Amino acid sequence: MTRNKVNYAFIEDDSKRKISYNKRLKGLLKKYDELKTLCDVEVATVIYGPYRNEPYTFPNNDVVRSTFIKFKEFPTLKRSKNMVTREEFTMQRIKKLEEQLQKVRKENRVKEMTNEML
Amino acid sequence: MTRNKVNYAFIEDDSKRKISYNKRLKGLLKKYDELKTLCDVEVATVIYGPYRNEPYTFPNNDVVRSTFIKFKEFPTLKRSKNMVTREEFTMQRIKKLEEQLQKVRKENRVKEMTNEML
DNA sequence: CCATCTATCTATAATGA
DNA sequence: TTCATTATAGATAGATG
Repeated sequence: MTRNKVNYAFIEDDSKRKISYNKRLKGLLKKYDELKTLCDVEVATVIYGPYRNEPYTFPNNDVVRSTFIKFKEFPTLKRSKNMVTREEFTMQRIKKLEEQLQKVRKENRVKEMTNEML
Repeated sequence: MTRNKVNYAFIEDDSKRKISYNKRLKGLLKKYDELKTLCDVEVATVIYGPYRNEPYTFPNNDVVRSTFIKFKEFPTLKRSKNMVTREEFTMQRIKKLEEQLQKVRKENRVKEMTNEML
């Protein structure tokens, strides 16, 4: 997301992808830490990256384990459906926003080109 | 992180905290989706926020469940220690960087004030 | 409350060492 | 390859509707 616009697709180039992965993982962990600090939420994350067999955990293994045990012990099913729905809703919203953004950008590019031609 | 500098401490004001939480949660999910798309990593997250009893899951309940089963089935212990260490290392690094940044900013402020006085 | 805007801060792709 | 720098895209606090 900088210098050049990011094309949101799999990064084919191995070294570029690895660099991006490491930077973004760091960024993600920072965001997590911020959310935890600012809003006092409990978070557990497991990331299976392409460069190690072991997953990467946040904030650490023990919290992940206990959080997951807690997660598992919930009654489930109806709640489960709600969560998936909410997640899908959010992702759809994000996707829609990105599409709108790209559209606006494209329009602006066309405008600029047209102006240059006049 | 904008308009005003963010003080990285618990946000006391309830409504501000809630607004911030919602915005940042959305941002975090977007970052996840990007990482998944750009680098093809498997991610599972559970967030216990302050506004619902049920945890918020990403990308969805089923993936979280299966990821955690996979996570649990690992041999553990020695690997566990490494992960915590790596996580702590990363967070320390981030903290150090933030401190450096704040220091530089403070220095700049002092410089500006001194210049104004001359 | 929720959506939109925008000024500003932050994250990060590309580059250089 | 990893570390630091820099220029730009992206995220977001506060304001407004």
